[in-house]
Amino acid sequence: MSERIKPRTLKGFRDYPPEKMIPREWIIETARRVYRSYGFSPIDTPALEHLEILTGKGSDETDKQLYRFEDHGGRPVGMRFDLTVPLARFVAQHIQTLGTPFKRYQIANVWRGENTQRGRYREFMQCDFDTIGTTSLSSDIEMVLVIHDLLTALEVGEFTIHINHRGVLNGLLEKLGLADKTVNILRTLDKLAKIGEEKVLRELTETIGATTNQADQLLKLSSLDGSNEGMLAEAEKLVTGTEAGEHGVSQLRELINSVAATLPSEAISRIQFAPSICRGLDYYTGIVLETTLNDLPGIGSVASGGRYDNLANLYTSQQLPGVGASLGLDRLLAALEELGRLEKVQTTAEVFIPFFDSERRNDYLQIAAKLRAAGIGVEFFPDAKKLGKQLQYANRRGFRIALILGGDEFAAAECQVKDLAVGESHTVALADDAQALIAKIRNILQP
RNA sequence: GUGGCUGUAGUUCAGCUGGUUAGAACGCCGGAUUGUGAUUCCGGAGGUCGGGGGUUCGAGUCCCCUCAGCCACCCCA
Repeated sequence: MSERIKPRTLKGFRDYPPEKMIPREWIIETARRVYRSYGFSPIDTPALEHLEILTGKGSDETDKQLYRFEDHGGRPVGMRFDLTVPLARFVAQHIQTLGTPFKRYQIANVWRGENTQRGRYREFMQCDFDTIGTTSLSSDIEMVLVIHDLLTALEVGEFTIHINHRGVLNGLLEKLGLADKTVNILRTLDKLAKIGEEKVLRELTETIGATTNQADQLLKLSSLDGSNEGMLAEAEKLVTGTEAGEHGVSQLRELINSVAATLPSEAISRIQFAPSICRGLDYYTGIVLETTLNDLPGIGSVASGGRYDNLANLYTSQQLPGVGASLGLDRLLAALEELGRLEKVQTTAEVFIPFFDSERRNDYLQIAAKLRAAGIGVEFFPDAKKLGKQLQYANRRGFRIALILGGDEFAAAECQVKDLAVGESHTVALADDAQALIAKIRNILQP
C-alpha cells in the first residue's frame, strides 16, 4: 500500500464547491450584464507578466506581496496582483488599434502573497471596469451610475456611495503648506472612522508633525456632516484660493447634480459627499469613491474606484487618463451571506426527473430533451433507485419541481408535476409536444 | 511581516489534574416502507486526535517545530 498524499489547499487559496460557486457566478454574471449595458467590452490579460511590468512602480510592499519566480526559460516573471497594472500595460501596447475612449471590463483572479485574514485571500477575483482616454466628467458620472445599477441589481439592500475628489484634500494641504506630507496625512485621515477623532488628531500632530491648527483644519474637512450642498459649501470655504481645491469642489458639485438628475429620486440619498475618503492609492488624482452597505457598514467598501490622470506613464509617453472602479466580489459575498440574502441552492436546473421505471429510460430522456428545448433546465437521475431516495436527493439540492412518471402515468398518458416547495402534485396530460407539461412547469416557476 | 487564540469522525463539539479497545449529536449509507422528499424506529460505515519530533512505563491531554484557520497590528499599488 503506497502512502497517500494528503489532500489540501495552499494557505490563502480556496476551493469553491457548488453552494459557493453558484452565488459567485450569479454576481459575476450580474456585473457582466451591467457593465455591458453601458458599453464596456470584455478583455483579458495573462496571469503572468514580465516581472519588470509589475514591479515598475517598485514600492517595498509590492515586492513583498508579489508572487514571482523564473519561468522555464529563465525569464523573471510575476503573477498579476491587480487588474490595473495589466490594463496599463495593455492599453500602452494596443491603444493605437483600440482608439479612445476605450471602455473595458475585466473579471479575473489576482494573487497577492500577503497574510490572510477573514475576507482576505491570496487568490481572489476582481471585477474592474474602466474608461480610458477621456477626462470628461461624463465618465466619472457613468462610473457612479454603473455602481448604483450593479448594487441595485444585486439586491444588497440600501447602500451608500461615498464620493470625494482628491483635489479637495490636496487643495487644503497646499493651503496649509503640508503638501510634502500628503501620503502620511491621507493614510491617517483614512483611519478616522476606525480609530476616532482624538487618535487621528494625536497622530497628525505627534507622528506627522502638523501643528494643532493644521490638524484642526484637516479634521474639520474630514468630519463635515450634513447635506451634500452644505458640506460642499463648507469644503469650498476651507480650500478657497487653491486651484486644486476649487476645481475638486466644482467637479463634485457637478457630478452629484448629474447623478441626482439621472437616478430616480429615492436613490439620491445613496450618493454622499465624503471628504474623508481618499483611497490609499497613489495614482488617483480626481474623483474617488467607496461604497458601503447600510446594513453592514463594518465590512468595508464593496465597490471602489476613482479617476487617474495618467494610467500608463511607465509604459508609454502617451498621456492616458482614465476613470474606473472595481467590485469587491469576496466582500460582497461575505456580506450577502451574513445578511442571509443568498439562497442555498445547489442545483442549476429547475426540474428533476426521477428514474422511476427502469424499462423506460428513453421516455425520460425524450421528455427531458423536450423541456430543455423549451428553455427549461432538467436533470434526469442516473439510477433507478427507490423513488423516495430520489426525491430526497432532489429536495436537498433545491430543485423546484419533480416530474413523477411511473408505469401508471405512462399508461394513462399523464404526468405528475410535483411542486417540491409546497409538496403538491398536479396531474397534466402527457402529449407528444409536451405543451401542457411545459405550461404547467412555467406556471410553477413564474407564478 | 509581528503578536495572541484555535486545530479530536463529513459538520458542530465532549474527552476531569497524562492511565486500559477515543465518545455524542447532526449528517451520510442501508433497512422497516419493490409508487412519492425536512417525521419515527432499527442497523452500518467513517477518526494514524492537523503533521513531525521530544518528555514519560504510558500522550488526544505536557514541551518544541511545522502546517492551516481565526483575531489584532502592519499593509492593501
